[in-house]
Amino acid sequence: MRWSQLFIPTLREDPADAEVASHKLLLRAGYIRQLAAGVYSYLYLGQRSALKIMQIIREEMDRIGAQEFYLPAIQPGELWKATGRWDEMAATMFQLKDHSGRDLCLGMTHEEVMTDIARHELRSYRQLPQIWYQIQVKFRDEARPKSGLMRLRQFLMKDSYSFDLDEAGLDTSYKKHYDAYCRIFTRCGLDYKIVEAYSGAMGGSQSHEFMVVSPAGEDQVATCVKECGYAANLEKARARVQPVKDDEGDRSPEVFPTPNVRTIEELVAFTGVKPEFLMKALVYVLPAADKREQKDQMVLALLRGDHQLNEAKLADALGGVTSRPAHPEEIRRQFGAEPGFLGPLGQKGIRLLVDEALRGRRNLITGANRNDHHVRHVTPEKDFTGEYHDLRLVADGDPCARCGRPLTVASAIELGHIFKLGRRYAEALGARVLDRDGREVTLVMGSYGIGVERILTAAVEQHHDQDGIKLPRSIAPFEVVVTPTNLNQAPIRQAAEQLYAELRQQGLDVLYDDRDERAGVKFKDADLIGVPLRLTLGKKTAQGLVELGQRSTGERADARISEAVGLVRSRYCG
RNA sequence: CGGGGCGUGGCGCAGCCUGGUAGCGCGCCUGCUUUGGGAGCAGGAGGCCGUGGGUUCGAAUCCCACCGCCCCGACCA
Repeated sequence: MRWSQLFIPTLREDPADAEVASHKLLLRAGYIRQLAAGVYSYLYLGQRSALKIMQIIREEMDRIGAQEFYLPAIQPGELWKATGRWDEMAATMFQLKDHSGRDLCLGMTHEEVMTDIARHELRSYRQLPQIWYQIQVKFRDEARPKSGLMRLRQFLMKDSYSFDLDEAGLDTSYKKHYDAYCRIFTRCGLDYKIVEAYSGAMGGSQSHEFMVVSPAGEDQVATCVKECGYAANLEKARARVQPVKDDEGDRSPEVFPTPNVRTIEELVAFTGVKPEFLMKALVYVLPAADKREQKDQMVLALLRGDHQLNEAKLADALGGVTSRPAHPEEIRRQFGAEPGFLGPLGQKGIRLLVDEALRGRRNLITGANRNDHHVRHVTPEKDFTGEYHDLRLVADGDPCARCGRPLTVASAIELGHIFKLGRRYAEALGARVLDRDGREVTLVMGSYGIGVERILTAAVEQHHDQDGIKLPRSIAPFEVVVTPTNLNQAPIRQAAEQLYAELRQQGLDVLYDDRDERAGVKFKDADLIGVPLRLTLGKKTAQGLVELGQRSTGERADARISEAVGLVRSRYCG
C-alpha cells in the first residue's frame, strides 16, 4: 500500500485521556479512536491487526475441529429468563424493548443462544461431540470502562461452546481448547501464563485463565517462583500458612477494655501483641433467598489478624452466593456493638465461617461485642464453633500450597478463559439427547472465550518502547515498510518502487512510504506504528545498497538491493 | 454507585483566582529554501470557550443545574 494514499493519523503528543502505554500508543499510532467511554472505532491499522489476530484464532479453532457460526447480537429476553440470567446479569446487560414492548438484550455472551440451537437440533449421542464457535461483538454495560481497549463496553470475542455426552467428553473438548489457546497466544507473540481460575457466576467445575503479566492488568495472579508450576488467579489461589506458636494453656476468655481501639493496627499498638495472634471478624449479609418473608442472613467471617478476606472464596463457602459487607446499623442490631469490637462469642442466629488458618489455634484476641472492649484467651472449638473454610486472600511471599516456596503476586491481563460449565445451561433450557441405551441425557457443556482487543492491548503492553509499538510480525498491520529518504532523487525513488513491487509479489504485506516527507518524519512514523522490518533507500542507494532495520531489536544491516528481497524472505519473513 | 480531576481551533495546553478585543506550541493551507531521526523563513485558514439557566452595562472568567471524558474505589460472565 502506498502510504500517501492511506489514512494513518499519527499523533506527535500523548493524548490527554490516555494513561496506560497501550492506550496512548494505539491512539498515537492511529490504530483506534474513541467514540464514547469504553467504545472505540478501529481505524485502518487497528482493523488490519484485529483481522490478523482473528485469522490466527480461526485457524487454530478450525484445527481442533471447531465449526464457525455467526450468532445474533440481539437476543430475546425469554432465553435469558429461562436460565435465570436476565435478572442475575441485569447490572451489566444492555436490556431494551422492541416496538411492541418485548424484552430484548444485546448479547454479553452466548451460552443461551448456542444452547438454544443445541436443544432444537441435537437428538442423538451419535451427533456428539460438537464444538461451535464464533467471533462476534459483545456488549457489556461496564460500570467503569478503562485503560483504552482493556475494559470495553463493546468488544470482539471469540467464544466457543462444546457439547458432550458426559464428563469424559467434556474433558477432551476442554483439553483441545487448552491446547488451541496455547497455540493462539504463542502465534500472537505473547509471553503468557495459564492460571487456575475462579468460575464465578458462570458456574461449573474447572476453569483456567490465560494471562499476560502487566502492570496495566486488572486481575491479580499468584505464581510459584519455582518450577512446581503452580499459578492461580488470586481469587482462587491457595497457600500454606506460616505456623504460629500460641500461648499454651487452657485459659478462659477474659474481657478487657480497649477504648477507641478498632482496627488491627490499633489493637497491635495498644496491646503490643502481633497481628497473627489476633482474630478479625468481618460481617457479611446474604441477600434473602427467593421469598420476601425470609430475611437477610448474616455471616461472620473470622480470619487471622494479618490475613485478608478473599470474597470469591467466601462466595464459594456460601455455596456460590455473593454476599455484601454488612452496613453499620445491621451490625449494631446483631452484635450490640460497633464494627471494630466484634467477635464470635455469644452469637446466635448467625453463621460462623472460620478460616483454615485458625484451626488449632489457642488463646487469641478478638472483639468482645461490646464497645471499647476486646476479649483475650479465645480458643476456637473450645469457646465457639464454626465451619472451617479457606477464606484467605493469598499475599505476595506466602508459601506455595504445592511446594512451599514463595508465591509472587502480580497484575495481569486476562486474554482468555475456559470453563467446564457442566449441565447448568443445558438443564435450564432442556438440551438433551438419547444415549446408546435410548435414555434421554442432558448435555455437558464447556464454554471458552478469547478477547480479541485484549490480545492487541497485551501485545502492545509487552512489545513497545519510547518510540512506539513493536508488534510481532504475525499481528502487525504491515510486515515491511519501504522507506525512500528522498523522493526527489530518481535513483532512490526507482529502487524503492521496484523493491515495493517485488516484495508485494512475494505476498508480503508491504507499506511503501511514498509521502513527500523528510526522512526523520518517516522513520518516526514507521517506529510508532510498529512495522517489524524497514528497508531504507538513501545515501547508499548509489552503491547498490539498502539498509534493513528490525524494529524489535533495533538491528540494522546493509544488503545489496538485488539480494534484498531474497534476504527478506529467508531471514526476516520466512 | 461513592470519591477526585478535567471540558477553550484537529491535537497538547495557557487564560478563569481579580469579569472588559480569545492566546501559545504542534498540526493544516500557499510560496521559497532544506532533505538519514518529528526542518527554516514568510504569508494564511480555522474557535457555539461542553450544554442550559442565572448575576451583571458586559461572562471563557462569578453562581446554579445538567451532560461528557479520565483516574481511584465498589462492581465485573
